[in-house]
Amino acid sequence: MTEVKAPRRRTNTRARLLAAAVDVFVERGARRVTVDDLVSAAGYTRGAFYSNFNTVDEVLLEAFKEESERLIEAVRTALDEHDETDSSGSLIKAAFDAVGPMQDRWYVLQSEVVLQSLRDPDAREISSATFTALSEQLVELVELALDRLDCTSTMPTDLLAQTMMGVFLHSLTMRTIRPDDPRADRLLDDALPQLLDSLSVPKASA
Amino acid sequence: MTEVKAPRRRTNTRARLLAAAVDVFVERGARRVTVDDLVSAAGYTRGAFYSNFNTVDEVLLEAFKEESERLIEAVRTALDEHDETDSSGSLIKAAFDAVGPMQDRWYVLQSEVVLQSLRDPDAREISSATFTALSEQLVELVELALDRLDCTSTMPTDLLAQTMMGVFLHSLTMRTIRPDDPRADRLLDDALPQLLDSLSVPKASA
DNA sequence: ACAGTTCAATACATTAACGCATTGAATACA
DNA sequence: TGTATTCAATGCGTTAATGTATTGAACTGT
Repeated sequence: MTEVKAPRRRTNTRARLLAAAVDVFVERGARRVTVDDLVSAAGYTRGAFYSNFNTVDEVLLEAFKEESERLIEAVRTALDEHDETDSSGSLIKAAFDAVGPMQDRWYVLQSEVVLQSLRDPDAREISSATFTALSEQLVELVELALDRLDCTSTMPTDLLAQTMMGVFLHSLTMRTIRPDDPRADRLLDDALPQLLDSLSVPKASA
Repeated sequence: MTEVKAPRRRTNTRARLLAAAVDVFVERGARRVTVDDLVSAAGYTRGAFYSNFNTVDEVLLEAFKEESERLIEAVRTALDEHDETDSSGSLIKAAFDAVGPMQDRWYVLQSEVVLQSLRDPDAREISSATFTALSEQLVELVELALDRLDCTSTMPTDLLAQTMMGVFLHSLTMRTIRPDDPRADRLLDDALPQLLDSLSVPKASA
């Protein structure tokens, strides 16, 4: 059987198309992205596209999924490599710094996908899964920080994670519409750690 | 001078077009909304559109602006008519209930406009102004609630308002991608009031 | 080397959406 | 009532984007 070993050129093409797609979606805003935009950004022609994908939306979802996995992985790595001497505040800061420049790109894709989720069940599933995974990371982050403070949360941790997620996302929103407003950063640097402190109480150990 | 008195049919047409536009944008997702979609939803033809607007984006911005004003006005009204006997928690709940069914429609438009803000300065200005206005309402809401609890915030109130805004928006996001997940509501009903309580301390009155 | 297969390039037909230029009806004003 | 004006309806040409069918080149295994 001349068979499913490994597609020879397809893999690279898909990857290159997807990599370029992220940039295109971010730059042009997923609205108004055409097949031509995608392939010419990646150095291909329309043929390459249609032998790898069916629709532009499909590419958006795939690109977002991969970008999300990268993001989640980055957070996870930051968690695993955390410095024991960090305070809870700087731990959080370190986690967000690790995400660093991915934030904005991811945010744009995320926004687009959420909008698609209104009508497309596939999109809903992907965005839902991504949020779940990110929230789980946040829960770990929070629990790690609380543990270090010898505290417990006064709120179910999943709810706390969602709360922090909301603040995080809103910070990204503010950065989008007002790149110079310092409150976007203050939200991450000040509000988020304080929030964590305030929603926890000293652990009643034994 | 037969002059600029009052355009005779234009005003109504514009209004009808805008009103219908909100629905169209929400239903179809502002992506993929065409001129034909807009006019046929309002019961007009292409001609009506081009004698009132130039581009679809223009309509989106205008529609969002008006919807935002309605939303802000609703929150303001809820604040003014607050029942004195309400606790801080139910005050917040009442405020959000007043916004009620507008939430979801507004959220969709808002998301689209934020995305446009990445490239279009006009859009940025509108979304920025809307967020500012909403935050101001939130500040008032928060201060009202704190006052009633005889507390002061442990965080600058503008930052607190942004924080709550983030949680609010994230709740809407969750409702979008997971309409059945109860956490969306718990975020509003539980997390938000508790957040407010935790970020405040008894007022050291005299 | 050869035969078979995979996949991107190309060309083409089709559709969709745009925007303008013209037209005619309704309105304001005198 | 008559005249001028405003604005939506209509029709048309143009552009842009789609999706498919065909072609040819690069790779695989024997």
